[in-house]
This record gives sequence, structure tokens and C-alpha cells, in this order.
Amino acid sequence: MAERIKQSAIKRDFWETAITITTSDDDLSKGHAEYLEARLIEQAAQAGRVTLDNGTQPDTTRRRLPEADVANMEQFLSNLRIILPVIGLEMLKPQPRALTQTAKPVDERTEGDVQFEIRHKSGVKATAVEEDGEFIVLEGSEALSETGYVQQSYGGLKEKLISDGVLIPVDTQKLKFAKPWPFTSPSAAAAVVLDRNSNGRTEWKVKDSKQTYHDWQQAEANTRI
DNA sequence: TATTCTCGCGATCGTTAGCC
DNA sequence: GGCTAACGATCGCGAGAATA
Repeated sequence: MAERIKQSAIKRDFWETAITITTSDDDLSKGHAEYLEARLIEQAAQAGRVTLDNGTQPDTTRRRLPEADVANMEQFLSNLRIILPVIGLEMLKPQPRALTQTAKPVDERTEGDVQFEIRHKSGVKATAVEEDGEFIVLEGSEALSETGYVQQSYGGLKEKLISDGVLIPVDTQKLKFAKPWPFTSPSAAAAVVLDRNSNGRTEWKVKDSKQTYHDWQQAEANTRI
């Protein structure tokens, strides 16, 4: 394992962090490790959040584990799915429907989700949904540009979205989302849409209503009590 | 090696101005 | 007067540097 990590560090100059997974009683055999590796690669590929650069793609069926061991490893995996996001690693978390099912119409793939919107006086309009804690601005949404406001701390993010082709220019003052994009917070999404820092919790409103995202969240919390 | 300090960034709050 | 937009202020957090 030490040798393999060393080789990977030499061959892959993008490497910044290596994470070691083990058990408290150190009872992972080579077979267990291969099974876990195969399943982790499989699940990371299914989730589609990261680009895999792995020359080794072991097959879970290649080395047959006893049924009891498979069950143990699946339990181990389910624990990993809980622990990894806690330390900021979300490569196993499936992407939200709003991002993955783009072949379906927006209304169909966001069915059941509450839609939020921003309507700016300039006519710029953006729509978003919240899924699994992520705030996803839907394709076709518009964003202001070249407003010239200072203190836009999300300027870098917006530039990246433009260079990645997520935001495409409509005219000199308007951009359009070519595809849905997940933001870490409603404020980040609002800042990109409005081209200025803003409190996304009050800027985003439930579609066709005056209820803010903040109020909606409060109402949701109250209904769960 | 541990602790403290500094800086930058993101998230949110609070104030002000303008409009209806 | 109420609402909204604009934007400055503040807080929290993490990373890296400096220091004991």
C-alpha cells in the first residue's frame, strides 16, 4: 500500500491529499480492500461528482468474498457514506436530480421540489431548487453582468462559470445559465445572479409568492416539529 | 510541536436611498 | 409608510505564517 501511494504521488502531480481508511481492529484483508476499492470506484463513478483517474478497476466479483464478509463490507461502506461528507468529501453522494436528469423537462425532474426565483427590475429572472442541502440554479435562468458594483466577493466564481460555459452572454448586461449549477448557499447563487453581494435567504422567494427562502425554511422547520 | 496571529473569503445582517 | 435594491459592516471559519 505504501509503495502504491508513493507511485501515485510520483505519477499524479494533481495529488494533494491521500486518505487512508482502516478499521479499529485492523482486520481488513487484501480481499476486503479490493472489494472496497471496487465498490468505492463504482459508487464514485455513479455519483459523477469527481473525475476518476484510476488505472486499476477491480471487479467486485473477481475475488469472491463469503456472503458474511460482503455484508460486513457493505455495512463498512454505508458507514463511509456517513463519515466522508462530515470531513468534506462528497464524492460518493449522488448528484441531485435537477443536475443529473437534464434530459427531462425542468418541471418533471424538479417535481415535488419547491422552486425559488429572483426577479430583478431589469427583467432578469432566475429559478432555483434546493436538493440535499445544495442550492441549484436551473438552466435558462438569467444573471446580471457588468453592473460595476464593488465588493463582489463572488467575482472569481462568476468568472469561472463564464469560462466553463455554464454562464453564456445574452447581451452586454445579461448572462444565461446554459445548464443547472449547484451553489453551496443561496447567497452565493444570489450574488452570481444579481452581480453583487446579497443575502440569498431574503433575495430568493418561493415561486409566484412573496415568501422568502428564509421564511420558507422557518415554516418547513415548524412543520417538522 | 503547540499556540497564536493574520489574512482572505464567504455568509449574513443592517442601514440608507429611491420609488410607488 | 412600506417595500425593494444597493452596498457597507460584521462575523465566522480555515489556511498559512510567525512565535514561544
